[in-house]
Amino acid sequence: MYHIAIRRKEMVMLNQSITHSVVNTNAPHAVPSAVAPAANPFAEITGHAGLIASEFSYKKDEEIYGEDEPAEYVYQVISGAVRSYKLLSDGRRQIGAFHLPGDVFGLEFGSAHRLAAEAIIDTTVRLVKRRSLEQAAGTDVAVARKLWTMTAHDLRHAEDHMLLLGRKTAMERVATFLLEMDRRLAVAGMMALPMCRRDIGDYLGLTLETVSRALSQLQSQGILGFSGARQIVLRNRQRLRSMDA
Amino acid sequence: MYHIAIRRKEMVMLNQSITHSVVNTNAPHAVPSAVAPAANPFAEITGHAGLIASEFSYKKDEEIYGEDEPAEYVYQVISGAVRSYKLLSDGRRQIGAFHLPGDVFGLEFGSAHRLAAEAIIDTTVRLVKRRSLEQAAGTDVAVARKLWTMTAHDLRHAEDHMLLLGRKTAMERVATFLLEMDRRLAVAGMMALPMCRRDIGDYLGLTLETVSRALSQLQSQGILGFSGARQIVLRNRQRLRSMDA
DNA sequence: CGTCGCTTTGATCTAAATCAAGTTGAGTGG
DNA sequence: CCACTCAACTTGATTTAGATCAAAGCGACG
Repeated sequence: MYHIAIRRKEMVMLNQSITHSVVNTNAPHAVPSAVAPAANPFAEITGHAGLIASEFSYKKDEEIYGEDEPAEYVYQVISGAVRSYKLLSDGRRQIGAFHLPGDVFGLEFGSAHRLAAEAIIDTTVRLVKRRSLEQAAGTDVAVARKLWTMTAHDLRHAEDHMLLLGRKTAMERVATFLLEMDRRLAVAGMMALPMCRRDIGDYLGLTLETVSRALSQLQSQGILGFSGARQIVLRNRQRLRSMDA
Repeated sequence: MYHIAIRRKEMVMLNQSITHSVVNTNAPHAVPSAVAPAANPFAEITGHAGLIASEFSYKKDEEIYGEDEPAEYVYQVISGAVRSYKLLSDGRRQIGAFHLPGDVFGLEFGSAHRLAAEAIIDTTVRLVKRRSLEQAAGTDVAVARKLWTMTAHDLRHAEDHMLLLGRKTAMERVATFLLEMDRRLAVAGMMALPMCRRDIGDYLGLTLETVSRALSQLQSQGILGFSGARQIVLRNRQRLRSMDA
């Protein structure tokens, strides 16, 4: 399983090296470095330590790295969306987090990735070598602190998500999800979900049918509206919050 | 809710300051500092930074700190056991972790505790001021790295636990729990669980009845034996591992 | 404009929750 | 030292939230 995953990844990387060009930081893209440092962890780190960042693109559903694969890089989403997940041997999947533009993912303390990562849609990432980050952290306390910050942020999310997965009802989970996505990707009061119903279900510990039914019910209650299955506008955040347990 | 929690804690602390003595590190107690530094995070940190550590004791079911309470201290279990948990407004509880002798808990990146903590049984902890740790991390990269390590360790556990809560069956959850406790607290092939069935249920996202039924079934299959409800001996770890999904 | 993957909706099933007694055993007081 | 008590635990009966199975819609794309 482990070795197969590695081999598959190497082939993918090879293929990509041919079909995509690797370019320097600050290409004309989303999340420009003009953004305040506090909001852009990579800029903050590279600014401090002068690290080299590259860009890379993945097609929809393409694996970025596998579970237990050596963690060679740390990534930041420039555009697109990524899912991080674990699998059981029979294929059951738990998505631990969705990564949206600006988010850093793939940062590990140990030598291997604890979750696999895949592009949900066509996605471009910025990446830096883990080793160079570690090195910078060894001399620069600000970098070391930033690494801790990022891991602590992931831990906070995981702690909230354990409560959701262990104790919330289906409707409460969906309400929590909608409020999270609203906060993270709403533009002009509307959100364009990059992920399908199955991804949402695997994030919330539900089936895709249960997610669909909950969304339909919220629509019939006038709490949200659709323009196409993945374009959602929240019409009553307050009522949604009251359903979030 | 927030203010009530704080006030309650202050009263508890006050009460304890009177009834328990606060002493220096290296009192004649469990987890001696003779242990290798790598296995004793506190010794490692205090050794580097010369921090002051104190001891403190809590009675069974006593609150150590509340959710959202300012995180003034970081703790290490000397003896006893602690549960960290979140509550929903209607009382549903998700235990995120059990802390056993040697474990560090209560370390936060932000200013407040994300989970509450209670002693499961009479418990003694070692504690250091968070502020002094932060200060040490600001000048000593080794301390900064250690803080990151500890948070990363908690994150790894939370990631594994999300998979359990989102996707494992009741029997798989109980099998995972038994193997975790076997690894962490088995002595002479036997484990003495400090927590009740309800705690186990709230850790695994199950009811206490479901936990009890799973344990009974494992006993009837000869995979484990009881001497009293909380003394368990695993008779067939291999079969248990095969049930862990 | 046809196709195929995604989504919705309906019918049925089931794992685990809930409700409900008993049973056990650790700790207490006589 | 024994018996009493009460919380913890086990076990059984029933219910139910969500899963599973099944079949239409729909909508984006070639």
